[in-house]
Amino acid sequence: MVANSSGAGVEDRPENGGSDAGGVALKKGPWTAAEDAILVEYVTKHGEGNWNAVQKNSGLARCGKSCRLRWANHLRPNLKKGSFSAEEERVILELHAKLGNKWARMAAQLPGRTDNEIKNYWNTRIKRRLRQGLPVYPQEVQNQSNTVNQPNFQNPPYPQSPCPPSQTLFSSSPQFKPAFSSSLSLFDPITTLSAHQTSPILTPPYQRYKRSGDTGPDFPLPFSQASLPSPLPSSSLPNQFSHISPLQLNPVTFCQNSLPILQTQFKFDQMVPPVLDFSINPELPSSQFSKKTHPYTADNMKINSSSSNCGLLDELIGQAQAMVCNDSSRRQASFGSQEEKHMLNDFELFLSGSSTNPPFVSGPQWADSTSLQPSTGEKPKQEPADDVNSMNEDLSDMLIFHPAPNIPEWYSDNGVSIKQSSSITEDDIGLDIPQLTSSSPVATTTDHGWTPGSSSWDNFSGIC
DNA sequence: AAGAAGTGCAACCGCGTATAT
DNA sequence: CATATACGCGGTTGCACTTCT
Repeated sequence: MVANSSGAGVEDRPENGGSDAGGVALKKGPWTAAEDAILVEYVTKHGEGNWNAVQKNSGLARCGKSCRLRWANHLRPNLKKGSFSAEEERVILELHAKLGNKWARMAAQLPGRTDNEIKNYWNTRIKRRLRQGLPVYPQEVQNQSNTVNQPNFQNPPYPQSPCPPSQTLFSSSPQFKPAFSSSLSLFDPITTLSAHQTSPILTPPYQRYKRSGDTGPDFPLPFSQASLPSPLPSSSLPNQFSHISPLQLNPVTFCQNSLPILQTQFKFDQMVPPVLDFSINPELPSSQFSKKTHPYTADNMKINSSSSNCGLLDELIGQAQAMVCNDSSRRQASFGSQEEKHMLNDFELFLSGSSTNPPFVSGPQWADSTSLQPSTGEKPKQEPADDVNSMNEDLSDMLIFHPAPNIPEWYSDNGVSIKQSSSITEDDIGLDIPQLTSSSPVATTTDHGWTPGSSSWDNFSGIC
């Protein structure tokens, strides 16, 4: 709250400052009004940047990082406060569908809003909607995604008669083949990758990275924390998510078990919930996986998920190992066919290190997927991601709301903000954002090989 | 009315990247 | 080229406030 800056509760608390810079104990915690005033004055005089100098020159007992954050999120002019408008929410939804958890980029499209604000918004309101069983993405976003994914959905990856849940983990049913990539494409920037390069599943987890910076989409990984089902108690989850087990982070499993989701949830009108397991990621970015325990539905195993990605990965691998090693009887029941057993064996080899090839790579199920690299799969790399990402960057730069790069739009010599054409009044929001979004008709086709997330930029006026 | 649980938000932290030295 | 520094981003945490029981 801004109450923090009111100085209401928290006065300078030396003990609250943890670090020490140059002998000066740097304060942490809520900002006081006095601190705000100092920072505002300093920035007004000296401009932004060189944040570490703030502490040195102004006597403010805050690290530069903290100063930058405070300025950007609370003190800079033209910040919009208060709840998001309906249009802003819609923009956020669209942007999130396209960008994923790229809060800064999203903020660039929402004048006066900060990445932190958007992030908090998403992590709270959207999560709440999910918990309440309310759909998240507007129909148009869904339509857009569906349309862009049409090639895959025309030939539905989701079989009319899904494989029984018992086949969850290693089914080699050819039906899942396109499902993975296409389903990913729906709402997650990972689609940008999946349509061009090796599917994440084709690369061992250790070859993937938690974060790739701006060189590529910050996509959730199949084994990453972000890809896991919501930590929310199943009782409070929408029905469509309550049954998703952590095992379903395996796309093979996921696509099969996601079938019911599709079949049932797409009946909703107006708003459409995230369709698939992987689409959960965007909805519950940071807190979609927490310290709570997630009951397995497929097995009686439980995962005490840690907050660490690595720990989670280890756990998952461990659980998988435990499962494949210790539950042969269940395996027999679950993986009845020779093909499935073969895949299971591959997976065991992979886990044991006897095989460098991750499972799921070989086999006909991937053969005709254009989204995949050859099954050698040893290319976790990001060239396509870079391409697409850079394209997004370029296009983003062309957006009408993109702030001027050199001089902060809110800053002028006298401290009075300099309004750009795009900024930033309540009225502007009511006008420009709708223009932005309403003029973004649903893309019908993409013939440039783009993936849904990236191609949808074309929908924005001012880009093309 | 009181405690518990949930929610929302500001701030912090760690990491990656860019730039300077 | 290597190292240091600054900056930016996304995830996470802490806490005040609100709602529920």
